[in-house]
Amino acid sequence: MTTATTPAKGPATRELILEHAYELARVGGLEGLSIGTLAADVGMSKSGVFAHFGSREDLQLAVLDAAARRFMARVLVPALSAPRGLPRLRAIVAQWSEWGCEHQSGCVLLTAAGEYDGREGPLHDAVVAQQAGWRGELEKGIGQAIAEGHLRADTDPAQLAFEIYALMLGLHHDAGLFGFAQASQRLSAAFERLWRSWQA
Amino acid sequence: MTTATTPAKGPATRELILEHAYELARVGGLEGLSIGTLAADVGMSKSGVFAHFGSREDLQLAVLDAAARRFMARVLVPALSAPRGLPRLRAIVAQWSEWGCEHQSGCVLLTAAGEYDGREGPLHDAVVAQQAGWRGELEKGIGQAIAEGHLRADTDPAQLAFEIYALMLGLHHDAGLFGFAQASQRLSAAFERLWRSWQA
DNA sequence: TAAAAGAACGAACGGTCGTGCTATTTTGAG
DNA sequence: CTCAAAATAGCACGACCGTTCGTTCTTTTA
Repeated sequence: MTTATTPAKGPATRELILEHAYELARVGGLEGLSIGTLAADVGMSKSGVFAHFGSREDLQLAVLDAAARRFMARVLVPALSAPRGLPRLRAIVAQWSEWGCEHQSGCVLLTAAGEYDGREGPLHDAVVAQQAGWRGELEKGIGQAIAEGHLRADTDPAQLAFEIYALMLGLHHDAGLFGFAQASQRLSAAFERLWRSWQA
Repeated sequence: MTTATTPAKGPATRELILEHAYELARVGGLEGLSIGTLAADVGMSKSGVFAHFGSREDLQLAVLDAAARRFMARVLVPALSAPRGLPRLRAIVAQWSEWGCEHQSGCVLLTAAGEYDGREGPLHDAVVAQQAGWRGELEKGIGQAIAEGHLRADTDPAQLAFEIYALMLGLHHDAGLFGFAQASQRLSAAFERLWRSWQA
């Protein structure tokens, strides 16, 4: 081969590191993520891990990005196969709830929102951008449900998105403290009431 | 006086330290609270601060307890002057929302819930106990509102408490990321809808 | 096959962490 | 004013932090 350009091993181990880092960050948050612990978890030297990211902050940003990509792939993409409008909106919520179940209240994105909402810097900006993006997707889905006539015409997408998001926060909060089963049950009851009160 | 026992200075400075620690924990969380930084903030030596609490963990527990006491004094106590039933419930929510405003999304109790919901140990237990206690107060208020005939008789106190709590989580979340003004507006809109759908 | 590039390692740096010890200062009671 | 006790300071420790650097080993390229 003249210019085969074999896949290169670097990016592969970088991805492996990110996978471990993601799991560690789920428990201890991005702020609790340390390079030494991560290296031990992957089975590499500290410097070997460090070399893949120029700094700890870049590592955290990479983990945040990985988490966001996972979330979108796990929640939004599957829901897109549901017919647009309320069915898709309910699918989003269902997938989102399952995501919460799988993660047993240890969601990197949510934890990060709490960790960086008061400070400033690249991580804060990244978190805000991620959250705003997801909120936008939510509002888009709501808008479609309004257009399809599934929700009342005077529905405020931003308002409903806020309430949906709040319920999911409630799920994560209660699941972490009092157990997932109870929280999940209350979540679905709340959603049924929510849909009914906005339905056309 | 035979046994005057002058107030002693120790507890006073301990309280002073706790006050500073509380402010620091609001920004960086209980996990981000370090004795060195705290000592510098108070204007004491590390060991001087350390002596008031046997360990860092005890310091964190003390801060958590102080936060809980502040919360109760700021939110629950003022609301108790409102007539029992729905008015008192609404007063609780109003005070709680003001508490959120004053703290600009930096609430020690909420941050702690996120920090320790996955782990175990004394701090986890303390957080769970605190959260369960407050949830209980909330349910008690709801129960009274039902008894007074202000809320529908088939209202599930735990369910409504969950939804109220979720909305407050939404407030803190959005206030921290997108600004308090917007979040507060959405919160009150959500509450109006919530009361209406449970009202007798 | 020789040279260049990539990837991981190991050791070390300056700092900060929590936590013990021992002085020293401050305080309040007799 | 005295003196014991309480309160604080000072210092040192081991551990871990993120980061840098030089080296080694493997892989690709010329």
